[in-house]
Amino acid sequence: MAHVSQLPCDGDGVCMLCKTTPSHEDQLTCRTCVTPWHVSCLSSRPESLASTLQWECPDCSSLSGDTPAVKSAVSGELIAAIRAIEADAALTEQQKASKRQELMSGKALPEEEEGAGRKGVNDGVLDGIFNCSFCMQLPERPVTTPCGHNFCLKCFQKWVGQGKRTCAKCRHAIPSKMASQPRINSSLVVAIRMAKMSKSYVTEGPAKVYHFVRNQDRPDKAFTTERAQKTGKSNAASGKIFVTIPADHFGPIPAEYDPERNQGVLVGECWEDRLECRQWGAHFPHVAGIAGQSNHGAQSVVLSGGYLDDEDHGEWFLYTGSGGRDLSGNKRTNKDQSFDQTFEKYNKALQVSCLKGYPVRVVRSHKEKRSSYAPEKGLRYDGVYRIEKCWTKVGIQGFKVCRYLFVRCDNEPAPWTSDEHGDRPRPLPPIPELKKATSIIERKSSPSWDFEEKDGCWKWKKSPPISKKTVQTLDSADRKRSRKGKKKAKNITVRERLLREFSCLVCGEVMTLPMTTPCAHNFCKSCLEGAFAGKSLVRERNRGGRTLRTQKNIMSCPSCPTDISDFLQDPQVNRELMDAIESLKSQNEEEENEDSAEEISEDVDNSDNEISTEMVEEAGVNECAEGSPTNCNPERSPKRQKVDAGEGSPKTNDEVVNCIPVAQTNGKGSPETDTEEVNETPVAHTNGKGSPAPVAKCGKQDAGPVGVAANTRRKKAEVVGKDNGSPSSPLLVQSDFE
DNA sequence: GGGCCCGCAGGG
DNA sequence: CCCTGCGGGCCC
Repeated sequence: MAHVSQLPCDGDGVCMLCKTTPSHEDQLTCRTCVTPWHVSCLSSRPESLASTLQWECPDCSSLSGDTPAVKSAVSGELIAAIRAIEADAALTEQQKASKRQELMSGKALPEEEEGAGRKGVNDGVLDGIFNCSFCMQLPERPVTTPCGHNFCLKCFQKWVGQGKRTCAKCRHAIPSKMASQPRINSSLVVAIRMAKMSKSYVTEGPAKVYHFVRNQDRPDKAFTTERAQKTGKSNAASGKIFVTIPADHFGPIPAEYDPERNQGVLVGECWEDRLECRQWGAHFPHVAGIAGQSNHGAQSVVLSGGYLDDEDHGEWFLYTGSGGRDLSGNKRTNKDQSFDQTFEKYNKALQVSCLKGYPVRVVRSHKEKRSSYAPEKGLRYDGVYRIEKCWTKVGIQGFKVCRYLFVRCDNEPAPWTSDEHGDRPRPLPPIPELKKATSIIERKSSPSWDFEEKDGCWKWKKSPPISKKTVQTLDSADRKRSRKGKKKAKNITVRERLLREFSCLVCGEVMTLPMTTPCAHNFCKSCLEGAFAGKSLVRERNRGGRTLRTQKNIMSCPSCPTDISDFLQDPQVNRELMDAIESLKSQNEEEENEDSAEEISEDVDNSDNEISTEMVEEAGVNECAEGSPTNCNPERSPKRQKVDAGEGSPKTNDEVVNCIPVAQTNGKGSPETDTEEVNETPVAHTNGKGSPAPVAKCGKQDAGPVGVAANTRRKKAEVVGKDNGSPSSPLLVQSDFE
């Protein structure tokens, strides 16, 4: 869906999104299809001159598989066809809209002549061509056979449940894999939903322009450090976090936390792997399935099929806690459970979210093979769920497991439904295993995240928990690097948070005596009063010696048309908001004190481009050229059962890491400036095995001047590319034959 | 497809 | 500082 807001310029050079004609400088031409695009309307831009010349547009890059982090479920062909319509100067806007709709309904193929299928646009959505062959309705949770026929998931399951193994429509064989593990066809879901929408999706306004601020040192993509013994992403460090939420942010990630694209993380967004998923903030840990803190709550989970007891029903699922497994022997996971799980650590965190009624972000992975709702590949954000109950039971493997009932409560429709609206509160499903459950816990108080009947949407009824973390602009190694940096990051964080979340919609300042209107807009008490100063709700007039009391006009909220006259009769300060603000403010003050204390004890010499030796020694981190990523984390070797690589150079804490992304052999993705600074020969990525890359030196240092602690060894980091370490031919595409 | 094993990242 | 962890790449 990310591509919905991505359109190029038409034949006249007019941007199809913002309808302006960009200047030559503000245009980019795709190296593959040679189509011009309006740079300001792109959600993701190339970063350097070199990458500009090699730039591939969103359509082409999604087709070739070399893509930005977010992928669209909409096929490239469809987009191309829409573009062709948009570019057709012979058509009026109305005709274009009509054509787009035909296209979406599958009636007019791109190469068909104008006029084909023009009738019947409004005869019904999609005119039956996608209908389930059983119930003859638009498929509910559609699954598609290899022969191209669509069915409702339920209808399909019923059919194969009767032992049928051929397509009900054409009698072609149904592969056994599909019979046992049908997967929802998410492209079809999107197509149906878009076609059902009355408004054409192309008219959805331009993507907002974002700023070019790069507040992070990390490269855009995951990168391997020299320490990493394995190629590709298996031992990679994460690329930069694109969203500005703190790691303990609860609930959906709205546009204001997405300076990159200004759209937030949308339901249905997909990522290649856990590292990419992390970069968009949907789920931060890159191995663990649960993100959370035992005394704070859990923010997100991943369904990856790691636990046998998991049970997925789409809108609700049963999740299994973590632990109970023997991870000795340097393992990160283990399929076998060997002791009981308890409500500690992450399991406790989930319990907190259950009791508080926090929204928990849910990501599904293709690795969950037993779920029809899992994506075909990679990971997909499916929106927020609430944990309605938790308990323990004896799991399939004979040991106790913690269990959680997740029920969806998102304002956006799930990726498998063609509904145009999000969830409505639904009754809890029957859970047979509850009969044998122990330690059943359910929420007693009202949930923090709940459905507001009046507005027909889910929202925070109680203020969300206050973040205990800073925004992910700097990771732990970065913070070590510079106390100055730390100070900046913290200050920005708390103050920004205050302003972002608790500012008055009238004065724009952090609210004093916050009030929340029934339409959920927040104002200072004084601002709200000020907005209605002189307009009393009940007006008294003196006329002819008699007092006339007349009802004033509707008093609408300063931010929306909602009538808040009733609320104004007895406006109350929002206590919870006030507490939240106070708490954040005190946090802010603490930090400011801390920082000023540090400042006093610090020497004043730290200019941004000079690295004090002291700092380098203390932190054990080297800083290199400006702009180069510097936060590879040296850290210690893990104790687990480290088999050291030996050699004369044991990897120790003293080692200094210098993360320069090295250009890929395929020439994609690396900023030109970085590659230029590396004097060493680029490391071949294709030889994944055997020969470790030579220790590269910091380019700047080789060149001379920048001060770096003398006796430190350096490491290099490489941006992880797709074909890393794969000696096999890239020409084979398997999926087409499966 | 299963087993092995690594650095990274976060919790406490 | 140590422990944990529903990854990921490669070997077999």
